[in-house]
Amino acid sequence: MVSPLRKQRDLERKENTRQLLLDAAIDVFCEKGYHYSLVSDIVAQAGVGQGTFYRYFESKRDLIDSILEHFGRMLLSQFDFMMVNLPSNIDEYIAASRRAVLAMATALKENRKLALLLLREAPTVDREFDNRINNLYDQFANLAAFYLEHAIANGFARPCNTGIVARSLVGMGLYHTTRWLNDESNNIDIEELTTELVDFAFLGFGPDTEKRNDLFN
Amino acid sequence: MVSPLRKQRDLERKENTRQLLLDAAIDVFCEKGYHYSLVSDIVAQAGVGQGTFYRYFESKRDLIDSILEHFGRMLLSQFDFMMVNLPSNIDEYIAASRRAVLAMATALKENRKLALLLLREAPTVDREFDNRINNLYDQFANLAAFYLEHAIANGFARPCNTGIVARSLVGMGLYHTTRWLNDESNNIDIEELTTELVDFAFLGFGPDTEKRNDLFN
Amino acid sequence: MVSPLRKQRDLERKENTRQLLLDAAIDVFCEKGYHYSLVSDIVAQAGVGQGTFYRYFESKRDLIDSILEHFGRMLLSQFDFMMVNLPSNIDEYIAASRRAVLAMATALKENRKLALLLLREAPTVDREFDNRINNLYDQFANLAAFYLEHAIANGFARPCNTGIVARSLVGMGLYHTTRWLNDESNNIDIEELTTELVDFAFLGFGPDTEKRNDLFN
Amino acid sequence: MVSPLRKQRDLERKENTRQLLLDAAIDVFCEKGYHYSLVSDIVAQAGVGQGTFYRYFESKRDLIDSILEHFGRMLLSQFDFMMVNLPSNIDEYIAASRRAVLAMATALKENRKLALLLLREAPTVDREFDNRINNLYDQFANLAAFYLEHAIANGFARPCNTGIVARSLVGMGLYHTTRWLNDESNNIDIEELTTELVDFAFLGFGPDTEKRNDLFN
DNA sequence: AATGAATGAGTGTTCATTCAT
DNA sequence: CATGAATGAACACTCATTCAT
Repeated sequence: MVSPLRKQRDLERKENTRQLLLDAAIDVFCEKGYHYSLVSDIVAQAGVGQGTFYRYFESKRDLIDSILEHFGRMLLSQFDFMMVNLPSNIDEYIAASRRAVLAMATALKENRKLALLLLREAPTVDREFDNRINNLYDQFANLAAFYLEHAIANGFARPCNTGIVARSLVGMGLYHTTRWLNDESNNIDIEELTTELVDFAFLGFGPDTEKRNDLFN
Repeated sequence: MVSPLRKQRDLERKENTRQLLLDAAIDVFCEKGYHYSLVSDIVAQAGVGQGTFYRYFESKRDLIDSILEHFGRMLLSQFDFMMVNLPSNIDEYIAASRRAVLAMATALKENRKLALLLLREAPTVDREFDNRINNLYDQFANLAAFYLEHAIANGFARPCNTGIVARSLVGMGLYHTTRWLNDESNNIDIEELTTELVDFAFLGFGPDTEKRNDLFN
Repeated sequence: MVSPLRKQRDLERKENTRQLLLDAAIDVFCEKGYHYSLVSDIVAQAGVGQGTFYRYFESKRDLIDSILEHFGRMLLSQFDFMMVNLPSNIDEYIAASRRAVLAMATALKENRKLALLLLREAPTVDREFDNRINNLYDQFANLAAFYLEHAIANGFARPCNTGIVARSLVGMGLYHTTRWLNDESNNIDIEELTTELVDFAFLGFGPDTEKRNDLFN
Repeated sequence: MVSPLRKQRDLERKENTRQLLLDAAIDVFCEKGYHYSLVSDIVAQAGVGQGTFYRYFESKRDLIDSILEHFGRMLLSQFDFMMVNLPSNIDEYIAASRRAVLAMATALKENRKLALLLLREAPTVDREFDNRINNLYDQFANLAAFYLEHAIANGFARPCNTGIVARSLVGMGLYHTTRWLNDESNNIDIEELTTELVDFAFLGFGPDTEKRNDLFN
């Protein structure tokens, strides 16, 4: 008979080794790229035996699957708060947008390697994986579109094709994220970036209101 | 020693074989992804022997290099016209923007597989390659930023951090391009997409002028 | 983590596999020649998988390196005894010479394939390898030269260019060794060969003492 | 109809191209070793097309065959003179020996690359080739043995196993030749070497006559 | 006769995965 | 449960040889 205490210990150790492998994999994948990373690299980095790997993951493919699945869910949850209280005027909308961008930025910065991995490698793992990641991006876009529709319905956003605009926001976000996370010199000021992006999203780069009035009248 | 006629024929044959391999490679890379594509797949698709491949390319890596180098230059050249006549008012600016988007769209549609290849695989080929592709995107962004600065200086664009805004445009463009080229069902109307994107870029999604006046006054 | 017993067993198994491969390689190299031997031949002969080979040796080149390095050291050690007691008269010198030749012969006969491999293939493996083998021969020559100088100094050898004479001995040795080891019919009597070689080395083939006296007086 | 003149020209050109290839092959084989030399290396060095090679030689193997066959015959002919006048006393024997060594040295120096090729690569080309080269060496040995037997019969050489002694001479010769031809710095003085070798062959390194008398009496 | 583009069988080497201990 | 030795299917790449021109 195995004591419950022993069982508990085993479970903890097991979970620990699994986490060891996950962390090692993220490091290695990010360093060398998914396709160039060897299982032997990962187990070496984790400090476990080669065979151990296969006690926790079915294959290399299964591993990156686990990694990204979990990460995707975490990222999406960053936006949960946005669904609780919808903004009732443009100022609240702007504030919520800023908050969303900064929350996302924080979550990404804390998982820099993981995020870069997702951004870079996801489309090349395989077709199914590419679909999954695109679904994730679509969920972001749907969230943005929903928000935008709410704003339009309440008169504090311009009527527009919300699907296209929402996906534009996703595209902007993805590209800036990639640049920001890749920026080793830490030259990019996230506050300034956020302000500029929100301004751009709300105002475009066309002439400002006064000028616009002049131009359009 | 050898007749000029023979030389000429050989040269033509060689160019032909090379093109055969390039076309085959684009097909195969796009179909299976760079990392899963075998040299044997490519030569089978091209209908030439395995050894022939190595008469034209040093390695698989050298091949994708040749492909993307050439394609990148071609894409960039789509914007050449924009530097000839800078717009002198906002309407010309909008027209030039539309024209640029549509020109790019045409070039991309004609090279759909190639473009998808670039978008998807470039960051995972290797570090150097990733840098090269980012340089290409930077050139696009620089072009957009230059245009934007010109517009601001002439009063038909809002003063803003042109670097950030230009990169936002690149991000939007990349993401929509990816979606559009991946869209097998041809549901996406490029005219409508262009209109919406240009509108969004110039106006943002904030309330339109009239509303804005109401809101801000 | 792992029991010392397991470690011990693994180590033994590893050493065993390595030896399996070394023996197989010597057989195959000697049979087909280094350049015509395939790694697949070697692993087939050893009865292990193709991949196993590369757990023990970096490449075919690395393998022959290991083989010859080890063998060269062993051969050289056959002469260790000669440095312990230098001969104090010509009879001791002759006796030591005989003993050296016979010791070498025994060592070579026991490693017949290995020796043939070394003699035949060493110069064609590559430049570096050729140098290494020549160094080995030089060490033999140096040993002989040292011995000869000792004998000259003590008056029981004729003053001569010891370098040249020593290298002559090496050349004789190499050639007779090659012939002897290649001689499948076992026609060569090593005792007789030794006697003749030692006689020749000490006396040359010129007329014997009596005759010589007649001739020279 | 083809004019005789044209025929003559073609023949000359053909012979010329063949020689071009032979010279190129010797260079390349000597530089890189037979097994590492590519047909493409040889034709590049010869300045002819890849296909041309196969108009003159059946294969790479056939080429080295042609090269060494011809060279072996040439070398052997260096000793023709020795069979014309057999020496009638020891001085003539010594003189003939010196002359033979120097004649051989000259022939070898003039064909340095070829000789090194033969010495190094011959045993590894294939079994048949190894036999051929050993036959050549045997012919040298037979010549020496014949000479030696003549000398013994006439009392100006010590009775001995002429086969073994003759092969010793061959071994000495091969080894010194290899060293001498490999010696890039030209440090080896062929005159001195010859003198020492002949002395050693006739006298051995044992104590000289006077000493020997003392020792043996 | 000369060429060099084309070939594909053949080789060394890799690495995800298995399994005996 | 943990290990790491063993595996062999796969793959990139080579190069002697062929053959259409």
